[in-house]
Amino acid sequence: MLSDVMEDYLKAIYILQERDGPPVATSEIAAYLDVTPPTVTSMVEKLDDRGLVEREKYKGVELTDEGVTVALEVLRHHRLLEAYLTEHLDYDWSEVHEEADVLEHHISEEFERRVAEALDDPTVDPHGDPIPNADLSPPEDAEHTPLSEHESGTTVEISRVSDREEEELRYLKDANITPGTVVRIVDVAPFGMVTVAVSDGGRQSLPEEIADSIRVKRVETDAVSAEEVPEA
Amino acid sequence: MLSDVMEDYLKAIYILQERDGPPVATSEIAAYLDVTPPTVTSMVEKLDDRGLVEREKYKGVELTDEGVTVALEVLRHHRLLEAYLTEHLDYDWSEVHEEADVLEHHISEEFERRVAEALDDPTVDPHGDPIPNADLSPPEDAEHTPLSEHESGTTVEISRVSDREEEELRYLKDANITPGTVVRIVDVAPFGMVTVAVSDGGRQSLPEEIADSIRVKRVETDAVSAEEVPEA
DNA sequence: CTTTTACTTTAGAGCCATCTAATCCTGCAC
DNA sequence: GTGCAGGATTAGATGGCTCTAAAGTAAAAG
Repeated sequence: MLSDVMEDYLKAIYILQERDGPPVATSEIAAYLDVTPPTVTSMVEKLDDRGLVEREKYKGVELTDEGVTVALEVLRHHRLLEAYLTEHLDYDWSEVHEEADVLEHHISEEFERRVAEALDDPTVDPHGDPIPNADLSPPEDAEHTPLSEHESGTTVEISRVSDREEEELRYLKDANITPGTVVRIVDVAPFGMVTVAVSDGGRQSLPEEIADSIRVKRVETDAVSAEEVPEA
Repeated sequence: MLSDVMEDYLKAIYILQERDGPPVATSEIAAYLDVTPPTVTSMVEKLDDRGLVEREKYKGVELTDEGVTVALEVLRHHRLLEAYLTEHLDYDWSEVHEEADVLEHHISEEFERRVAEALDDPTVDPHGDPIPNADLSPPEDAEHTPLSEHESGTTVEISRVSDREEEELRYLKDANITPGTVVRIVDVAPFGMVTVAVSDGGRQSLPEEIADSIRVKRVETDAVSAEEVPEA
């Protein structure tokens, strides 16, 4: 009943409203989906008519419960696919996003079920993003905070790395910045750039936009991590 | 570049032209794809403009080499998917068609490659249909002839069972009429209905349309098959 | 050879998602 | 409180795929 495109809008609005809170502005959606603002206006009108978003003219939109449900369904498809491609078809972490972005709209419920079964009902995808469960109740995001919000000297474990740009992901993977890795924040520059020391001794500087999209969990500094993450 | 819909037309034309030979009539395509004839006319005009079919007004169309290549690509996707779903995701023979019909348009070349690898480059799908190989050279169809063209008394092995209707396939599967099964033709009615005896002793009557879509290979009648396929 | 019938095509319209250009809010700066 | 800049919306057009209704063609039947 809903077109692929509508599903894309709902997913985008969900992600944006999770990141910055509602209401989500027309221009934000336009930038995220790479379309022009008038296109977004006419689309959100339609979504409003269908009861999937609550729209206030000139202000922005917010998903209704029904809209959230659709977004979570799409997100579940997306993240299950990413996990499946990685685990069973030998895809790399950094390659799965585009494939999943297309397929998420075209798999049946049956397919979803069987993929989830083959993976033994996973709870996170390869980027560390939580997979909504089958009943589509909103997942809570635990204590994962953006890397950019932490101070110099803190030791953190990477929990999620946003999955939008294949190039970026490949770079991060080479730098060993992947979910599960423990890093120490060496420096936070005035313009937001974060420099971290990885356990293999390497250092990486990440511009603010990237550091913003990496979510981490603070780690108690103890002997082990102190050894794993040397000062130099 | 080509839309899903165009791919569907090319696939349909390929299948129809393989079955009945070119040229393929507007109305045949319309029936196969369940659209109206005027829709087909405007679509084949477009395909002609793009050099994918050769069209003669009021006569019908025939695929160009380029059109054949596209059709084979889609068919390869379709049949690889059917095989993969059956082998790795525990789908049943009769369920895979619809899923593959959608996904065939949305998988990347990378995905195709990895699926083929996971299956160890199969040559036939679960219905017995040949899978075009990666270089998209036209597959030759061997000596498989429609069940409906054989005479009463002949013993044949089922090689291909067309995969269009899930209902029908489930029925045939229950009757044990699947690729690889050996059956004896007991009777051919004047209106084309074929009755066969299956190795488990059961009999099945199949209307002409169905018998037409089942391809078989003649089997030399020897002691073993005579025992497997009793007269009664 | 003409008529009829079956099929094909043309004509015209609608819906979807998108665009550009033009107009219209809203809220901050003064 | 007024003006202005940035952002949002309206207006109008396009290309893709589909439909119904009407007109045209070809080939079989007489």
